[in-house]
Amino acid sequence: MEQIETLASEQCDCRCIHQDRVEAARKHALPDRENDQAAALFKAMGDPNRLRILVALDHGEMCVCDLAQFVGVSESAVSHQLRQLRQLQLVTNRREGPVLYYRLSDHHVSSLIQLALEHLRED
Amino acid sequence: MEQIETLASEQCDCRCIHQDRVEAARKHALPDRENDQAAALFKAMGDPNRLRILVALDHGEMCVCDLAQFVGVSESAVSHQLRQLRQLQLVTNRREGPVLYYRLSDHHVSSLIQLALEHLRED
DNA sequence: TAAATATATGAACAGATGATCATATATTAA
DNA sequence: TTAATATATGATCATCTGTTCATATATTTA
Repeated sequence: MEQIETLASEQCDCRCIHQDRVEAARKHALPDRENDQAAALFKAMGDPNRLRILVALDHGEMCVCDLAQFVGVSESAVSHQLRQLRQLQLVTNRREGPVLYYRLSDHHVSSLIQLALEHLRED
Repeated sequence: MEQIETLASEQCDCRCIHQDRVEAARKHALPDRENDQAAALFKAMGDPNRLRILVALDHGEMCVCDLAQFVGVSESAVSHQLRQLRQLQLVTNRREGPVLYYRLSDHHVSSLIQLALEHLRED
């Protein structure tokens, strides 16, 4: 019978103190895909200018040009950021003639921002 | 009388469509400091391995060695990450002899993770 | 004290990120 | 169709990030 070892067990050099805790953590861990998606979401909200954009959109639709002036960077920079936010489904847009109006995709973004502020204001 | 212009108005080249929306956004915007702190919080949660650490700690205390094995990186890497998380008050530790047991600082971290998952699982 | 263990820290480096500039596309108006 | 406007995209580049390796510090045990 060939011996099949998981990468995890190979990595263990037995210096670890609480093997039981490691296994418990493995049991409760998010699937890699979900973990990485969640990380990508937080990461998207983790840039000061992108967060400014999201907070602004939380109060109403704005177009690229508006956002560029508000944030204080080029329209190109805003457009690049909005693409990221679009790909992660944090914002959507609606076209009205040549203008694209952006808004938040769902209520979770506001809630995440609110929670973060509560954390900051706590202590 | 000398003319004093704010940086914001200087930046405006009057291509912007909705001056009113920009001003409304300015009115509702977070103070820079708070915005940047919130962004730093999200950013800290925005790395896959740091998020794995936080999710793991959400289920109980673990030491550096445990976390290193769980995440699959060196203990040094984990220690560097924990320092970041400590500085942002996301985790704290408790010493028991030579071992430092890390845990989440408060309930907001769990809530943030939960909300993020809801967002992902929604559509 | 000396050795062993657990963690922290600093240097170094590959890879990622966010901005700008130049350019392309899309829509409207002339 | 042409010009003007609004946005998107690609290239480029300085800066930031996350990891490892080597080393330092702290605690316990011998």
